Parts: sequence; structure tokens; C-alpha cells
Amino acid sequence: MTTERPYHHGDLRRAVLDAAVEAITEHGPGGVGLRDLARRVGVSHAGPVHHFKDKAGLLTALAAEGFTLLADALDATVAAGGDIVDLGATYVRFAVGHRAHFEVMFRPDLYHGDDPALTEARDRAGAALAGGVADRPDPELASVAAWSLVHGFATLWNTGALSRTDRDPEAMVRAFAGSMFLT
Amino acid sequence: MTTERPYHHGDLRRAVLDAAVEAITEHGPGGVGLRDLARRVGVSHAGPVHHFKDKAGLLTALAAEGFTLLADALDATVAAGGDIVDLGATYVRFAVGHRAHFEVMFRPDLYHGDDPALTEARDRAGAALAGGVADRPDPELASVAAWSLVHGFATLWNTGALSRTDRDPEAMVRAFAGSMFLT
DNA sequence: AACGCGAACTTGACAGTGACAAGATTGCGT
DNA sequence: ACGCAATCTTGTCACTGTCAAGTTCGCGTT
Repeated sequence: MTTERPYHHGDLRRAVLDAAVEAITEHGPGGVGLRDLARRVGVSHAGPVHHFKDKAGLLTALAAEGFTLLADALDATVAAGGDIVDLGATYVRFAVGHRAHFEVMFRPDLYHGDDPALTEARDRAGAALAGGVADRPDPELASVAAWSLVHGFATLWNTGALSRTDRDPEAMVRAFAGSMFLT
Repeated sequence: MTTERPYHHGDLRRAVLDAAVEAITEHGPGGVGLRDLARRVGVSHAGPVHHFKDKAGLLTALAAEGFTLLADALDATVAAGGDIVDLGATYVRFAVGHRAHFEVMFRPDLYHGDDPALTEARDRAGAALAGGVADRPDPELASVAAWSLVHGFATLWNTGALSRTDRDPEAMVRAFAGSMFLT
């Protein structure tokens, strides 16, 4: 049960997660501290521990939430009849709009990778992405290629390596994903 | 002068950098500690500080070394008459073969991004990569696309997200980079 | 309606970290 | 040969994550 009921604080679990997102967005992961989060939320220094057990436990919850959000967005794109390019655009839109989640998700040394909620959401996202290229000659290769393209663009964008351009990220990814996968 | 002469230890700077590479390869960045490195090298806990000033200073040196190695490899590929696909293969080969360097290089929140040696090497690598697509209709877009493809593949590979395949990474990147950029 | 069980949170402590200041050691140029 | 300055050590401080023990308080049970 990961239920959260209004006891003393109201909803500490959610509050800590939100504070973590804010802190990570500002200073990157690693710049986040359990005690610091507790301070931001107005709780004693060991308050969050009761909800997440570990620092890794907190980041596990964040990563699981991220994979769930991503999988939902990809599934919605598929349900709306989107093709590969739309899936890529959704992926990039998620990465740019949820930078904190995204950065944690792909840093498996920070969390417990065997968490059931996490693996379930991660597999769901992977399946949605792979479904877009299932009808190609070499589906595995095509899937990896598509994922690499959008993932690389998203990470480069988020780390600021692409800062010299002022184009819209989603438009960019649509442009070259289209020219590569729709010929 | 970042010279390193055999004083008391012999060559502390190099030894600490090597120890850092080993530690990061094992436990990822963040799992590396100044004191821990000092212990590995057999030096007092504040020994490394004199060479790098900061923890961030140490990682800055590592990142600069990484960008230099990458730029050298890319330049060599160009000098040997390599095309876009060869450049991509070199990029991936570097990322997989120098995982510790590569991981630090693209985590700018860990080091001082304005270090002159670092920026010089980074720009050199960027220029080599961009040179491979200079004759395209939209060079900026093509450059970003190529970089995204190989960078995404490299990071996904290194984080273990692609672990379900047992193919050779360089062969994979050659396969889909070829089908995308040589048509 | 009161009571006590257990969840939510606090307090206190411990080992380990990065950073700094001040002292000890030793190679090297003059 | 001598002293300077780079190299390294020792000691300390504030801070962190984690654990153990205490405290508060909502809620179901009777």
C-alpha cells in the first residue's frame, strides 16, 4: 500500500516528491538531499525516510512515476492513431517537459532497478515504443534506431549541449525523424 | 602549468585520475569520493585536493581528458578518409570503451563547464562531428540528427537499457546509420 | 464514547563526506 | 649549500544518510 492519508502533515509523500522534482530541475540529481527536501517541506530531517526508506527509495519512486507518465503519454499517442514520428515527438515532449523525472529514469545507479512498479511501467513504455516499428524488416534494429534518435536528442537537449540553436525541439525531432523513418 | 613531477608520490595527479576512472566504471559517478580515491592511491585524505582544488575540479579534468580523447579519435577518422558512418562508429566505440569519461562528459552539473582546456576540446569534437554533414541541405539539422542518433545509442547502451540484445554495438550503429545517412 | 493500536513524525546519535587552515616534508634552482 | 615553494599531512568543521528510540495522534473496535 503506497496510500497517503492526511495524518500530521497532510500528504508528505506527494509533497516530498514534488520538492524533489523542483530541486532536481534546479540543481540536477545529486544536488538533491533527503534532509534538504525535509527542510523545504517543513518536516523533521528524518520525516521522508518513513515513506521512502532510502534516498534510493525516493528516487525509485520518482523514476517509477516518470516511466508511468511516459508510458501513458505513448499509449495515448498510439490510441490516437499516431505513427513513429508522433511517438518520437511525444517522447521528446515528455523529456523536455519532465526533465527531473527523465534524468532520474536513465540513471539506474541511483535507484533500485528491481522495484515492481518501476519495471512494469518501464516495460510498458518500451512496448509502446517498439510497437511503432513492428512491421519493418529488422524490427529490433529499427526499434533501437528510433529510440536512440529521440533519446539522444532529448538528453543532448536537456544537458544544454544543443543550446546554440533556438528552434523548437519537438519540431526538430519531427523534421529529421520524418525524413529518416517515412521514406 | 598542470605539470606533474615525481615529488613525494611520483605522479599523484595521474594516479588519482586513473583511480577515478576505475571507481566510476564500477560504481558510476556520484559513487566516487575524494577521500576514497585518496585511500585507493595510498595518500592522505586531503592529498588530491592540491591537484584539483575541488571534487568538481577533478571531474573537470576527467571531462576535459575525455573530450580530448574523443576529438583526437574523430580527427583521426576524418584524416583516414572516413565518412559519417565511420564517425558515428568512432563515437560509439569511444563511449563504450571509455564509459567513465563519457558519463562525466555529459553531466555538466558535476564539473566547471567554463574550464578553457575543456571548452577547447569540446568545440574541437563538435566541429569534427559537424564536418561530416556540412554538405547537406540543412547542415544544422543533419548534424543534430547524426549526433542524436549515435549519442542516444551510446547512452542507452551504457546505461544497460539495451541489454536484451547481444549484438556488437559498433556493428549496430553502422547498420542503421548507414541506412539513414547514405541513401 | 473511550481506548489503545499502530501509523506518522520527532529527536538524538554515529560514521563518513567535502572543504578549509595550518603545519611538516622534500625536491630543485640559484 | 641554502632557502623557496610545491607537495603532502594533520586536524577540524559543517553537513549528509541512516538507524534506533521516543512522541503524537487518527481511526477502528468494543
